[in-house]
Amino acid sequence: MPELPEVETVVRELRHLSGDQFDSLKVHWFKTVGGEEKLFKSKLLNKPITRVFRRGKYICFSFANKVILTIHLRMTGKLIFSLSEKDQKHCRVEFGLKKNKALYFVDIRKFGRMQLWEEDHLLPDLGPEPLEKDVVYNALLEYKGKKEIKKVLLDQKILVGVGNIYADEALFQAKINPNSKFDRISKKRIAALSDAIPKILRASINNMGTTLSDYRTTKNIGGENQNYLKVYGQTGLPCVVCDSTIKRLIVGGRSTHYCPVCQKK
DNA sequence: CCTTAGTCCTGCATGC
DNA sequence: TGCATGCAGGACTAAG
Repeated sequence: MPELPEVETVVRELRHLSGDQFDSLKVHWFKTVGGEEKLFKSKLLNKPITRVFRRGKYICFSFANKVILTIHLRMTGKLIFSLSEKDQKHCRVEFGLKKNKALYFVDIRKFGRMQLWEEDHLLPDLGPEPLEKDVVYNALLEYKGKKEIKKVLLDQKILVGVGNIYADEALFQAKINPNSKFDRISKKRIAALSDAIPKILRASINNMGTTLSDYRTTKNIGGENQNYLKVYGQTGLPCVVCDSTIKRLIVGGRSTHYCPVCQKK
């Protein structure tokens, strides 16, 4: 499932579209564009793309008319420049480009969403970016609730970009039990977590993201970071630190992986 | 204000 | 083999 490192990888591969423009738009699944096909066409077609960037887990295209298109890949979405026969079946939206090959949005589970925004009101409810240790630390200290730490990390209003995989990996690195209530965790541990999050995300960006099933870059290839996961999806395997067996539990309805010895409450 | 449950979706793994 | 069931989950909405 695409989280910050996966979206960042995709965005880096899309930056060259800056200066180009969409000259056609075909919508094959209306919900992907919130049923707004006509509006999308009127706002986007033949408008120069000025910038491609990322905000949290959203891919953002800025246009010369001050409109921003956001694309959220959710679980199985991908953006690719050529369609295999198998992908064709799941193609939800296609963008014709004036200077480049067409861009296809392929999404098996149809959870992915595109939205239009005015430049000055983009994604107002998102928390800060988590790539700097100090920013993460301050964002976490600002949270005054008592939820389980795993839920806090998944809350995009507190901090953006962290999803199920990197939440588990960061909590392992910081030796924090995913079920620990936020207000019961020491400042020292929160500092360790603030250190772990940017490091883990940056390492994954360097590995082109984590491919467990569906995530692909625009070249339709997987990332490599799945080879470096220490707890996510490692249930039943030995902990790389203490050799205990990695366990799985549910926190906030999400599958959660941890070492019961390294991450005691 | 809070937390929890339900919703959207399809492919794949599992069990009988 | 075939069919039914359940699970995966990010963000949003509704209910309590």
